[in-house]
Formats: sequence, C-alpha cells, structure tokens
Amino acid sequence: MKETITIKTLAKELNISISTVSKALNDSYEISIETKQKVWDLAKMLKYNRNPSASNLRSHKTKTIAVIIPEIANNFFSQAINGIEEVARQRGYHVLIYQTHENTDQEIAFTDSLLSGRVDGILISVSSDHDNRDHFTALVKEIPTVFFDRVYEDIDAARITTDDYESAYNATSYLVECGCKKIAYLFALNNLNAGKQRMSGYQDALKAHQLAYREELTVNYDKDADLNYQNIKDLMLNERPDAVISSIEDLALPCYYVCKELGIHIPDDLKIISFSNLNTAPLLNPSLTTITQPALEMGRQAAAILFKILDKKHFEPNEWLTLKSTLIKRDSTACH
Amino acid sequence: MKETITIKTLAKELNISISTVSKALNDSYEISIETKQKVWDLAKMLKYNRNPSASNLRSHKTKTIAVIIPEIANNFFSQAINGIEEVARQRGYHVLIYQTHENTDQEIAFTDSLLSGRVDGILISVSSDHDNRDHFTALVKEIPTVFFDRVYEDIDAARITTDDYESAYNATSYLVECGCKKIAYLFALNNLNAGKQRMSGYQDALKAHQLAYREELTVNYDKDADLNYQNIKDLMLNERPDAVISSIEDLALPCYYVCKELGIHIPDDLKIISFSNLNTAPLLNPSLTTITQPALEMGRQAAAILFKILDKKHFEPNEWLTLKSTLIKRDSTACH
DNA sequence: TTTATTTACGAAAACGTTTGAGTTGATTGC
DNA sequence: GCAATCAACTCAAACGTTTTCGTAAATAAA
Repeated sequence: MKETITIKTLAKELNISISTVSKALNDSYEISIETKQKVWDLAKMLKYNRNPSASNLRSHKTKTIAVIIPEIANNFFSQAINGIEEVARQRGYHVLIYQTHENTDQEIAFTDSLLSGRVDGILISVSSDHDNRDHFTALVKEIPTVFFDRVYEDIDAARITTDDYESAYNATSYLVECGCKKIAYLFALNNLNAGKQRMSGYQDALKAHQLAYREELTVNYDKDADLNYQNIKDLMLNERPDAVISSIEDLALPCYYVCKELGIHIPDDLKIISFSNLNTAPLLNPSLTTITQPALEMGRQAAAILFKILDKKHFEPNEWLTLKSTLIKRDSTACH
Repeated sequence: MKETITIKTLAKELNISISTVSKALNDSYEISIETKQKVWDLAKMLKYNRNPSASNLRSHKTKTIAVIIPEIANNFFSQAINGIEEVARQRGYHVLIYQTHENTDQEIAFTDSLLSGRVDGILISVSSDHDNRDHFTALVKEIPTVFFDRVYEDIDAARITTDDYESAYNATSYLVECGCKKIAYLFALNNLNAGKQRMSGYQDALKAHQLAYREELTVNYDKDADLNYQNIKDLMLNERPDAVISSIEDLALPCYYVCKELGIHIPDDLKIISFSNLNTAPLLNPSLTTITQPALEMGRQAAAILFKILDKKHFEPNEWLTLKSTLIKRDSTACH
C-alpha cells in the first residue's frame, strides 16, 4: 500500500497547478508543448494512472460498454464477444459482460442498473423467453444501445442481424433439391424476429416447392433439454421425416443423439441442416451441414456502430445492418 | 434526458439531510427504521440509482472484478467465465472481460490499467507466450488476485488448478494398457506449470511402463495453425505412433484432419486422447476420449476465493485449490 | 434530580478529476 | 503608443457520494 499518486502529486512536483496537469494529461490546446511533455514524462516515471471514478464523476464518460447476452458458453456469442472486445480494445474501452440465461427479469435488472452512468453504451442480444419490447423502447431513449442478432424490429435503435429468412429459405430449397419431401423444423426463438424469420423462410420455401407446411413436423424448443430430446424422438418415431432443419445448434445435437439411438442413418435416412457456429461441425459423425453466422464480424460491426453513435452525440437515423450467413454443405446432407 | 435524481433529490423531498439519506440507503444502524423505510420507498418510486462513480470515488469499492483470459472463444474459458459471472451476479458484482490473445504485453497493459481503482480484484488465467512472473509478483501485492488454471507456482497468491500431472499420467497409462507402445505427445503451454505438469505425467507414465520417452514423438504447439497441421502430419508420416495424447484441444482437432487426409483409422491405427472441454466430443467421428476439466466449477470456485479475500481485507495464507479432471473414455481409444 | 448513555440525525469535509471563468504577460494591429 | 488579441496558466466550483464528528433529545443510571 504505497500512497496513491494523483494529479496533485504531479502538480506539486512540477510546481504547476492541478488544472494545468489535468489539461496537459488531456492534451489540451491551452497548455504549451513543453509543459505537456514535462507532465507526460513525470506521469510515466511515477506510473501515474488516472482515477476512473473521479474522472467519470466529473466528465460523465466511463470508457466502458456493457454487453448483455443470453449465454456466454455458446459458440456464437463467445465469438461475437471476441469481436466486440477487439474493437473496444482498439478504442481503449472496457467491456462489462452480463448473462441473462434467457431471463427477461434479469435482463431488466441489468439494464436498469446500467442507467446510473456505469457505462457509455450497451450492446445487447435479447432474451427469448418473453417479449420485452416495452422495456427496451424506454431504454433506448436513455442510453445509446445497439441490438445484435436478437433484435426487436419495431424499436427505434441501431441493430445488426443476419439474413435469417433467406438462409432458411435457401437451406430448405437445397433439401428439396436433394429430393427430400418431408422436411421437419426444429423451432426456437419463437418470440424473436430471428426465430420468426427463419420459420417463414422455411415455410415459404416449402410452399414454393409445392410442399405443405405441417405443424406435426415441427418441434418447439424447451428449456428442458430432456424434453427436447423426447420431442425429437417422438417426431422421428411418429412422422419419420427425411430431413430436418434446426433453427439452433442446441436442437441439432440432440437430433444426432436420437438418430444414434434409433439407428437412423444420416444422411441416407435423414438429412440435417442447422443454424450453427460449431467449429467442430466438420468433424461430427457425420459432418454437419450448417448455416453459419458471421459471429465475429457481427460483434465487430455492432461495436463499431455503437462507437459511431458515441462519437457524434446527436442521435442520427439509426443504422440497420444485415450480414449474410453462409450455407456450408457437408456430409449430413450428402446427396447420392 | 430527464434530470438525474440523486440523494439530494431524495433528501429535499423528504426534508431530511443528505447524510441521512445516504446512511438509510446503506442500511446504517444510525438511522431509525421508519426513516429508512421512507427513504427506500421514495427511492424505489423515483427509480433512484446510486451513482457508481461517486460511490467508488468516496468509498474505494467498485463492486467490479476483472477477468483476464487468453481467449474468450474457447470452450474452457467461456465455461469458466460462465461460472465466474454466476457467483459475481449473486454478490451484485460487475464483471469486466479482457482477452490477451496470449500476448504478455497486452497482459501487462491490462493489469496496469486496473491498478487505478477500476476493480476490487482480478481473476486471471495467464498468457503462455512468455514468462511473466516478475510482473505478477509485483501485481499481487497491489490488488487481490486469484489465478485459475494457468498459474505461476511460485507467486504468493491464491490459485486454483486441476490435477494436470495425474490426468496425463492416467491417460498415458490407459493407452499403454490398451496395448499402445508408441505414444506421441502434442505439447503446448510449455511456459506454464500446467503444460509442464502434463508433460511430466506423460513422461513418468511412460517410464513406469518401461517405455522410453522420445523427443521425436513430440510436437510443439505453434501459433500458426498451418504449421501445427504440417508438424502433426510429419509426425504421422515419419514415426507412425499408435497413440496420441494432446495437451490441448487445438492440437487434437488438426490431428483428426491429418488422419482423415492420410487415411489413418482412429482408433484402429491410432488412438487419441485430448485435454478438452468440447461439448461435441461425443459426436465427433469417432467420438473423442477427453480429459475434461471442470471449467464451470473452476470459474465458480475462483470467484468464490476472490470474494473470500475481498470480504476479510487482511491477506490470509492464500488458498491453493486443485480440482479433478475426468477421463471420459470414448471411441477414439476403443480397445478390441 | 443530576449525570451518563443512547438514539437519531445534520454539517461539512473529503474522494480525484474536469472545466469554465479569470489572470497575467507578451504580441499584434493600426 | 494604446487598445485589442492571444497564449499559457491558475482558481475554484462542481460531480454525487461516504464518513467523521458533533449535537439535540430521549432514556437510563446514580
């Protein structure tokens, strides 16, 4: 515990005023280059570090952003955070992480607690358990916010998504072209636009190929993993689809297990495509055809947009960005 | 932009002093229960949020911890963060994330910047590229720090690791019992204790079974993924081991690809075990035998230790905790 | 009754910065 | 040569809390 060194220390040492030191450290035009240099040198020598609390309190700038996501132990989100952290780092910003575990109450608690000036802005991928748009409608008026991947369409804020509709449409079409006639859909994120878009893409593609949409071919995601497993198993036993599109990774993997248990051979008996950012997709048995979102790039872009907003304080028309996912064809959809 | 509401607002509204409000909000024994209740009610009604900067500045408590890791988009670390975030949440703490990308300079920059009172404590898993122990020896005297998984042995600080030596020893022994005679080792983290321990476990197990340790059977990890691939390929072509132990996930996966390319059949021609937290290990082709670290639990425990230190300010003898990894046998080591 | 003690509160000084409004001496325009 | 401008710096008031010390009234001890 050595005595902490402050701008006061520097001022005393150099025989100049506190304000001169402060302005020198902030590279103000009011200070001569010689004085600045002296201050900088001494600061480095004494390993001076600006006290962030004092600075924030006075200036209302925190150099900190918050990232709110459903789950960190998830390939998509951890890659997105990677991208966010990267650009935050370049700007000297700090990154706070909050997990909602798909709980809107938690989500509300987090955002509320961030309104007291702890952060300059928020990056968020919303929870899927309840519709929370009223809360966010109010939030975005209070603090610069960028939504990524999981967004509300009708909120007046910046957002970045992927082409969910097209991806699902194309994936479904691809399966049809492979000769599949009975394509099941593993449905998740149904409260969110992303989920609805994916479902629409699937439905419209069916229609475009003269195939009927049947609700019995749909499994709805549940928080209970065992239940998901059972539901998929029931689907396989009762309907025996010849293909499956999964709207999230967490439903595709149990599907693999079910097939293993029931002796259903992929891709001969059943073809599988999943929205997924698994880096081991090529190594699965069989390798999994995926619709892969540009997670890292989304993180980067989302952060970039937030900083753009923070730079010019006046709220401009909000940016709406859509990135393309890529369909990577692998063995789980191999045609003969 | 409504006018921000502070304790001053509350004080004026209730006709009591600022200090009374502050004390009431902090549940001080100096304030009567009636007054407290009035303050709390009004605070809730007006959605008062304590300004963290002002609070930190005065009290020197930030309710924030920092997590410094090599990479967030990594199964082990993202699970560990999950655990950390969980217990931080319970305590009402905020979590800052920093990625070093295995760069010690970055690591030094981060920790230095945290010394200005931005956080109450640090959780860190150190970078592997250079030996940085001198820096950390100084750091731990300045701020409560807990090392997890990647630690320096000789630094006087709390730490939590897994039983790397025993895990590697047991895994090697298991391979020998399966009849393997030529067991290669994919070596990583060689600057770190974890890496050395794993290597020692491998070597000692060989010795215990009258097998010679041969350096030609070792591949050293490189940052360049292509080079790793090539080195593993060379190993397979030149030495043709009948088993491989990989000290990290990132070397096991290229190994799978090499085998695919060279037509080496796992597990008949080559058995593979890897330290790994891949959740798709059971679905790989073939499913991968892993030494799996309790990542989530490590995160939880590491955070728990840090909070224990923060609670009782006096630095007690530091806790050294070791958790057990589990060897999960799957098809990549199937014996006949 | 008088003197301690306790209870509940208030005044004011921090905490370390930033910032707008001076101040000073030197330079410029005319 | 005098006012006006400018460059470089200082003063002091904030920012919103926490906390120490002080004090008045109420209660207990004597």
